[in-house]
Amino acid sequence: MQRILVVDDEPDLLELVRFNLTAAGFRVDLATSGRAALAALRRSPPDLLLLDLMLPDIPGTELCRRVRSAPELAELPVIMLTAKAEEVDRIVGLELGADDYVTKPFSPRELALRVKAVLRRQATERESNAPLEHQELRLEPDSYRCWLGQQDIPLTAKEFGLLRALMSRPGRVMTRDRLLSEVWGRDVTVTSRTIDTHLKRLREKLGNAGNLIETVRGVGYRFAS
Amino acid sequence: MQRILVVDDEPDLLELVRFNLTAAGFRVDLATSGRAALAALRRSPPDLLLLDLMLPDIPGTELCRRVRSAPELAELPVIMLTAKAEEVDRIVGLELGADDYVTKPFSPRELALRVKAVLRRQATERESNAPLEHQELRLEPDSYRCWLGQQDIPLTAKEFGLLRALMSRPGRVMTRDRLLSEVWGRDVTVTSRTIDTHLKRLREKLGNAGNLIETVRGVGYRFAS
DNA sequence: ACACTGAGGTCATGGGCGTGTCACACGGAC
DNA sequence: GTCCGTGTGACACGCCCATGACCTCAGTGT
Repeated sequence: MQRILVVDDEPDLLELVRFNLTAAGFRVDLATSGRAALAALRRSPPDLLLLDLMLPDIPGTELCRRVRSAPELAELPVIMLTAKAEEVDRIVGLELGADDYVTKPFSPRELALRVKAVLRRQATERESNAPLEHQELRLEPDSYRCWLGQQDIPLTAKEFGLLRALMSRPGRVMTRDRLLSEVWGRDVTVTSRTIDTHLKRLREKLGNAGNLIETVRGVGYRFAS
Repeated sequence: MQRILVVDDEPDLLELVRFNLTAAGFRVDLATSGRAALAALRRSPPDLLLLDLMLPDIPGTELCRRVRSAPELAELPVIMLTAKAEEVDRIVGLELGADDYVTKPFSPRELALRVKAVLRRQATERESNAPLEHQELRLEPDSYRCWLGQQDIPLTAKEFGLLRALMSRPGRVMTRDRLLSEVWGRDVTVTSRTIDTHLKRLREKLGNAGNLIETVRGVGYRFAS
């Protein structure tokens, strides 16, 4: 079960949030001050931080910044609670680094939706950076490296993009259009030959493992599942 | 490129939104009234609808309801623009069926983030190409694979399309015309023999399971229910 | 019961289309 | 300049597809 730490100084609101997020299937921890929140974060980092902008001791903005600058918490999703819609720009933007915000008063349903949305988004992002492996073949999106057993396979940007697109959905057929929009970006027009050629080079470099990329005639390509 | 229809009666705001969403990689169409919006929606449905709550003729809420109740537009994602944070509950809830909302004033960056988030969410939902099964026969639209028990049956694109069309409506007769437009695409003219021949090969490959495809003389074909 | 009719099954065949492959041009990085 | 990554046109090849001819068979009328 995913854990959420809620930080606010209003007990009523805390209970409301706890009740609803619990009903939505989360485990909810509470903190009524910035100090308490920091302590809780150090003790056991939650999966998401729900943070009021106004706290008795430390400003929520400051707390958010600290979380972002702490290496072990930098990835922690943060949703800000605020009474003022005007502050939204600063909150969501890069300045503070919050992932989303909710303005008071908010509906419990909306809050739960936001929480789930942020968690879902983070899950997909995390997924997209995870190393992709299949048998001897290993692709590291972080370092842009490809390994075949112990051997380092140098790939070009397009080759890497193609392989990542294919390996990220093993067994699933990727149409040429899909590959184009995913690797080349939308509204880019290149010939169908282009994909073929890059795939040829990719298969070449992969040697035997090149067979893992199957051609589905008339449809697209598929990475062996 | 994904298209967004923006409906608002303030020209300045429209231009601001257009500029920023265009910069974010979307194609943006504009409408300044509910009537104009409805006409545009009928003419060429966009990928997302950005809708002000306050319009000169039809209330945004009403427009949103109409979109939801129209079968061909029911899946269209809608984001509402509103000046009043208080109305948020009704908007996001089931009552109206909007997918998200943005309160004015909003930052362009935030708007773009919301738009992308909603589109991403919809994309993942649409991807649910559930496998089609009947007894030993299993068809996987994602991977373009067909299984008969443990055995992998290689199908060509047309054969696969035919089988999917038939299996997706078990028990229902599919006319030749229907199969043509579904598998071959509209405005394609091929002989009636063509379908017969493909079906023959399909039945051949399926062996005993080929009997699951029944001929309904004078009408079309039907997959056993 | 019989023949007729027309829809669908079967088959062989030609060609078109999708893909693999290669060579080369282009352009940016160094 | 050279090298590398990239995109493209040309060409080959083979599968798949569409087609017409012929066959089979079910439905129908007499």
